[in-house]
Amino acid sequence: MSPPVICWFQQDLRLEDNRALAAALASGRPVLPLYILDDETPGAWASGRASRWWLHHSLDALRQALRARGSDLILRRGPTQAVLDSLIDESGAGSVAFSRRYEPHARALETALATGLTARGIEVKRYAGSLLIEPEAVATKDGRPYKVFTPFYKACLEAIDLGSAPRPLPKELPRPDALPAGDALDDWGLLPRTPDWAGGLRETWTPGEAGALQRLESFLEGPVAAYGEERDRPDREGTSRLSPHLHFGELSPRLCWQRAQRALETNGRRGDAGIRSFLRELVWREFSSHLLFHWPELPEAPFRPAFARFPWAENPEHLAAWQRGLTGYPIVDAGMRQLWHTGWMHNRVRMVVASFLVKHLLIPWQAGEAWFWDTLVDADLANNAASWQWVAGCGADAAPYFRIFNPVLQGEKFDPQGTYVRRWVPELSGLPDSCLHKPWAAGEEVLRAAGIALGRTYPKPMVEHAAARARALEAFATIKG
DNA sequence: TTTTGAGTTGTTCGA
DNA sequence: GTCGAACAACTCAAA
Repeated sequence: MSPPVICWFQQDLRLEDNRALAAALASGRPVLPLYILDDETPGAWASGRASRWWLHHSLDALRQALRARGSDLILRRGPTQAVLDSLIDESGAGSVAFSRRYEPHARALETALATGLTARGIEVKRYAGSLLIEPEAVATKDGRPYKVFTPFYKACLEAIDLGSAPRPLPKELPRPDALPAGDALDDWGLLPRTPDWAGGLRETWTPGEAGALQRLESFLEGPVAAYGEERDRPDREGTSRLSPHLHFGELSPRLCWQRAQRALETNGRRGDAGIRSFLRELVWREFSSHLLFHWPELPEAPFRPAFARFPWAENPEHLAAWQRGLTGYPIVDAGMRQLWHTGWMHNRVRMVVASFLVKHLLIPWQAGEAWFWDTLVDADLANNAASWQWVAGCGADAAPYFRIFNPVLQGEKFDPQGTYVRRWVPELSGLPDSCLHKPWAAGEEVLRAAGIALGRTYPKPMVEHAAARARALEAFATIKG
């Protein structure tokens, strides 16, 4: 029998539009689908707890999809290099195919693997699959990577080449008579046990390729038409909620782009603007990876060097209040609690809570980045780092330093009936709309009627907005010039 | 090399 | 209540 091909899955947990898998199949040899849980190779940002919950279910879904096609997913744990070496020894595999990644540690690992495997005569095939545009494929006229979104976006529109439509998968995937054994998924301990805090995640999400495709279809059939405005409303279901699916590669951005383009063609003019803003958001995802690829220190160090001397104020108590949703600002607290409960936060609210942490509290953006990394099901090194730096003002094409979100105005503007706050901060639900976003401004009578004792049933604001704003502007002034 | 126009998402103040 | 301007330069990308 001809030597098998290892199809090594990483952040491409799908069967559709997976070039690495397609190439493995096209070789005509038996395919060994493999996933490696590597908590040992140093230098990686180890997955957060919410990500591990998602990973468990996504792997389960992928395994079932493979079984439905007569194959299976081999699960192995350990340092990637060692795991691949031993599987090759056991199976006599002659080739490894995988989708490339763009994080610094993953790139270093890929390079080392390619060297080692090639040296022992194993063919290594690396494919694109997580981005629309490879980071090397667009550059300024000077040949440098982009630092500003709009020109990057225009260049992407020019450069995106979707290629030919992927071939449909065969009903049966070729496999050796006996697939090498692997671990039991349940033994990996990816799910929280004591306590099991994942109830809200289970209610909210369907990890896996089928769930991802369903989410894309229902989004394109409805909400996308009004996406331009509705995407800013945390009280509505106006966003795609595709971020975790895209992060884990349950859905290829190419398929997303194609389906959205198709909707653009078939809808006539209805919803055009909405679809275009959605496409633009997909390019923001590309931009983050572009930045991380060319500036590997993005997750740790400010993109704009002047920020290295910014006078941050470390304060564990303030950080804890922010993490728990006990800042005394309803829109901030609602967001932090939505995050804790569902592993996700609406994008508008992410900006508000991030601005609050960095500008009102002067806590380093890296602390917020770390919290999001642990709690978000869509935690993505590139998006997380680029976005935190953007809010903090030290990123590429960042928000100007004097743009300090007013949490009351943001709440009143984007959650005008208070639906979002009432859902996530139920102890405030009895307040009238007029003071829901600023309970401290309610009269004693109103507070009593709503069953609220400020400082006891809900905190007083931990900082006063105007004073915090002034302090932030002063801090930013110190690093000018 | 120099110049020029432009740059995701806001807030506050004063008329 | 509404509107326009100020906020502060700075850096990027392209000509």
